[in-house]
Amino acid sequence: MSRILITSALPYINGIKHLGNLVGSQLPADLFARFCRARGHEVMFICATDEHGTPAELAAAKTGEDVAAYCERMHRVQAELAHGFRLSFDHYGRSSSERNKRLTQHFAEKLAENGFIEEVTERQVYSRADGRFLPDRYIEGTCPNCGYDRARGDQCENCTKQLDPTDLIDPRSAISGSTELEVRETRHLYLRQSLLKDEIDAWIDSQQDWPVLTTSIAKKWLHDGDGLQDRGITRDLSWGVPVKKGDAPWPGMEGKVFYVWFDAPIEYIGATAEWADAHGLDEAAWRRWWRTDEGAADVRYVQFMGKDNVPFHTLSFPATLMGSREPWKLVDYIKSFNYLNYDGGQFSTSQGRGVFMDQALEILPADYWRWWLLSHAPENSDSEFTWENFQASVNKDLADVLGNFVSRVTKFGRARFGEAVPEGGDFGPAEEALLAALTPRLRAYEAHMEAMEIRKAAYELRAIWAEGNEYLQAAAPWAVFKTDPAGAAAIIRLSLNLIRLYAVLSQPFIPDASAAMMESLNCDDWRWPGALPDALSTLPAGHAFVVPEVLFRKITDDEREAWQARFAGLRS
RNA sequence: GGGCCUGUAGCUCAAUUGGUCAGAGCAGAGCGCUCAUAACGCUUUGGUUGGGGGUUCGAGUCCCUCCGGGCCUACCA
Repeated sequence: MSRILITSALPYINGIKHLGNLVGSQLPADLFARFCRARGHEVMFICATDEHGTPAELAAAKTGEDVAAYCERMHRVQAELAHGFRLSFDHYGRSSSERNKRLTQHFAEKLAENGFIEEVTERQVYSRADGRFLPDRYIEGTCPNCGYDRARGDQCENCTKQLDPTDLIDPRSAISGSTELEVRETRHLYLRQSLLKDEIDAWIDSQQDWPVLTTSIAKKWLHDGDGLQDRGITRDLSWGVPVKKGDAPWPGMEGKVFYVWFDAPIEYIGATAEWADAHGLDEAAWRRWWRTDEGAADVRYVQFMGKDNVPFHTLSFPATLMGSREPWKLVDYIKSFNYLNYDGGQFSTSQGRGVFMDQALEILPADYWRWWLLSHAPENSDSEFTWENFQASVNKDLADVLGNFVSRVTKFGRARFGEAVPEGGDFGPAEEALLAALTPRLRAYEAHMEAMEIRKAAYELRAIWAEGNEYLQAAAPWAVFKTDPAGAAAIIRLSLNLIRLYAVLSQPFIPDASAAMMESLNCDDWRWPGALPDALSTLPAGHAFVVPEVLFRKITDDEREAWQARFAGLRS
């Protein structure tokens, strides 16, 4: 047994996430966490809402709420949806927590003590009408290059030219449209990542078998151009972690907050501390996960995220931890994902294109989504959601292969022997063939799960389900029963045990269906299988069971067409 | 512009990382079964591995080039 720390990239507080966001971090992290727990490891699975920054302030302003109230409300919404998808976080924290404030200020103090903070005076655009400094992309104007009149201050979307906000002709605030803009001087803290470039580079080089996606992005940032650039870690906003040097004021930084990308990853630690607080535990309880001098030396730390998050997790956050010169636990493995597209295009929050987490749960149970998303996870390249594929996969895999197997076994058993595991009979060649086929598949499934090869694991699991149907066909208890009832009893006894095995193995992918299978078997033995003959004799003769409700009803063509139309765009 | 990823049967994806593997699932076709959610099982039809060139005894697997798809490029998070 080992100790495994798992974090999922933090979903931003601004609105409900779509299926692409879900499959890019939280869902695969949950799969891995569930698998590790099932194998008997001690797991700490952490996630949180990322609550600071300009978009949160603007979203709150739009609904007329105070930003703190808005975040609290949206945190609840997201936590509820996470629960709906059965995401098994040990703690779902908030980056606005007191814990995170203190940790963020602590890291800033340590970084400053060690010479990794520099104060820089820069010039930024200030909007008098909005009463705030504007990030580059919140300034719009006419592109000096192509004349496009809605170019953003960081880049023109029309001609893709990189811009500086002061390049724009007739610049205006993208928030209010106001043209009362002026350039003001403001002072900010920079994280001197460049000083840690070689250290980070060596650390990346020392990692084994990271996905190409992860290392190539990190290497690009480390070696491109002048190498790793220093990065501003403060902003002129009111909503965020106040800039302080530990507990002490930071002269010249009054009224400023840390940049969300500085405090968000620190919330991985903060949320673990929040977990301890929520359970009435002491400091040591969370520090043993994060401080290598206090017990975390033997922890394996795995992060899950979409590719857009990779630079921050391979560079900035490690720089923060390393620069503190304190023994904080660094990540051991980064599992990164490409994007999931929606039916020929991208998911779009603004256009309401694609399926969002709340809508998904309205129309189908979580297991349907979990299975499709995980078995089609965008591991090697961007992948695409289509309703045809979704309907076909889910109906075939879940309803026909798995659900129907449970159905045919329990119904036949009940009809011939009553609702108890039947006794008698001997095993023969069909059973030997089943075990011979199942054992290597089980080991392959375990290996793929350990390696976080998600699609491969899903296909192996499906093959394991299919073995049940092949076995039934070969053993044919309905035929055997006519001449040898005891022989048929043995087949059904084994098949009922097979259902239990499937419940255990499938639980990381489809937890609700697994629970339903176990409940119908009147069983609570979730032990992961060792030797199959043992695992398949867990339910003894005489053990009561019931025929469960249909595990997975099929998606009809009418439903598919209706959903296709409903989610094509313009969310109501 | 620069960098990275990707293009394998109608669809979704595999190929121990140059060596009998060009494969699986779905879809299609045929047969079988009747316990079951018109479900299941068996057999089977599909590919000059995007095009072209090269290295090699041998290339989806390496190199060059062309074509297509995607991502990143540091003040959105």
